[in-house]
Amino acid sequence: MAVRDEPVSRRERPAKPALSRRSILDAALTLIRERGVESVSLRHVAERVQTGPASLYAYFASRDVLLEHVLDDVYGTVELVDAGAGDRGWRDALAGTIVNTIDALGRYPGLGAVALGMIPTLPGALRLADHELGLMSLGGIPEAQAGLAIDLIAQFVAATATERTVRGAPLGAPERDAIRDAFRSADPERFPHLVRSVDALTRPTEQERRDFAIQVIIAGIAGAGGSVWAAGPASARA
Amino acid sequence: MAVRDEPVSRRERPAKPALSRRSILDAALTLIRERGVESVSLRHVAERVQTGPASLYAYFASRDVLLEHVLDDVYGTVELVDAGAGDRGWRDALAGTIVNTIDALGRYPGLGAVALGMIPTLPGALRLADHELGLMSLGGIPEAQAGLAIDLIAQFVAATATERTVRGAPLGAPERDAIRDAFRSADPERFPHLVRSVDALTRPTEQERRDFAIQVIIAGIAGAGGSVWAAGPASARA
DNA sequence: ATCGTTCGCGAACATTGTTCGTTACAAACG
DNA sequence: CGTTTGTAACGAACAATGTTCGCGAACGAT
Repeated sequence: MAVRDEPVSRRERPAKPALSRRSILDAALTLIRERGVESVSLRHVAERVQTGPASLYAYFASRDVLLEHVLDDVYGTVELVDAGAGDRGWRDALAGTIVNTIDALGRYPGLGAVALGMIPTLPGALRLADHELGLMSLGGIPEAQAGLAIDLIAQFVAATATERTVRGAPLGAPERDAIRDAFRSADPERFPHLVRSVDALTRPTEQERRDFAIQVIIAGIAGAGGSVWAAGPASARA
Repeated sequence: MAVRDEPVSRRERPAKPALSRRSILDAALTLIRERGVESVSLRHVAERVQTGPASLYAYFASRDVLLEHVLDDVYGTVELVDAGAGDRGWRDALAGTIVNTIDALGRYPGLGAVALGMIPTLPGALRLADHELGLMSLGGIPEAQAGLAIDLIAQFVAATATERTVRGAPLGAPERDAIRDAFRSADPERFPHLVRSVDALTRPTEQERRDFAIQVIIAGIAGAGGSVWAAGPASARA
């Protein structure tokens, strides 16, 4: 049941390269890059490292644990953007780091979904959080606020990466037209604002949406100060 | 291959109540409420409506399609909050609507994940979007900005609901302590800011995080005007 | 009463994650 | 050098999944 950290084979020169956490991670990574997370079955991974599915359990306790480590590996490769000079330096650096994280996840279709279902405690995620905390500290964001912002940013990144890669391609023109038609043909009596705003809803590109969201989040963090509601928002339900 | 909209049974009075989209949806809904989306297999749903898995394909083309309709059904039950009087009325109404949506999804563990992998075109989602557009119009938000905001809000809601319900319970005290320990025991050389902010990162409750995020988003939408970046954010990678 | 249509579904298929018990090998020991 | 021992590796099996196929049976029309 114990999971090992180092090469396991006791042969000094096994016929094939010895199994290792690293080689399994690499196999999973290329598999995801080629065919997405959904196709990462233990059998496929095992095949790539020339063994059977049962052998993987010596290195990762389950498929989920394997995916967690794959994700953290990707987090670890994200290029951190440092703050330049000037007053707004930290903002651009934060935005750049966020974009880089989204891009990194985007190269591994479906990994974003893994991130959403996981509490980040592995080094790659810590590295990202630490960098972002440093940038916000530079910008004079109060510590309590920065702590909350970290969560929001991580959630946004994971959600964006997930949305973007639900199904391989980044949403082609035909689908976009189909959606536009669905909106346009909606009942104008029931959904007046929506029908009126069909263009505003369907024209923006993926990038525009992303940049708008990043701008909103950073502006919200920097701007509105620590004034969290005294009472929670109006909620009709118990 | 055609999927029907109305009851399919040709008997006028079949021995059991006739299969229908509605009854299948209800079965799936209670199943999700009790045991989460992951346990919604076609076999379990079929069992609840006293039939076999193959029969469901007459009403929904696949499991994913079924889940899409289940999700939209839940969207349709969300209590919309109208804007009260005053200048900030629309903000509170928008916040309240968002909270209600999160709560509604929260009652169906795992449904948020479905929302993230889907482009909303069914009536329940349209109803929500239309209401939110109306509120923002009331607040004088430019149409283009409101269109982008709709996306961000939908994404945030789905991601929050997903995070909150990865694993049944809403994150108990022992897990929280484990996370705090993981942060505290991180290398202070590599992650100085993180170690310093351990409290800010681990103390806030789920509700505080949610309210902070909503405040940031609404403030960002209302505040920063239409000044989207001229050029995209600094990105180091191609 | 018979026919043809088609709804409903039992059975099967290919995959999945995971577990169990055996095999085979390298080091430790006599 | 022969025996023992711990354990990495793995083949086989299990239960569960989404989906498809094709048959039987019940219906409306004739």
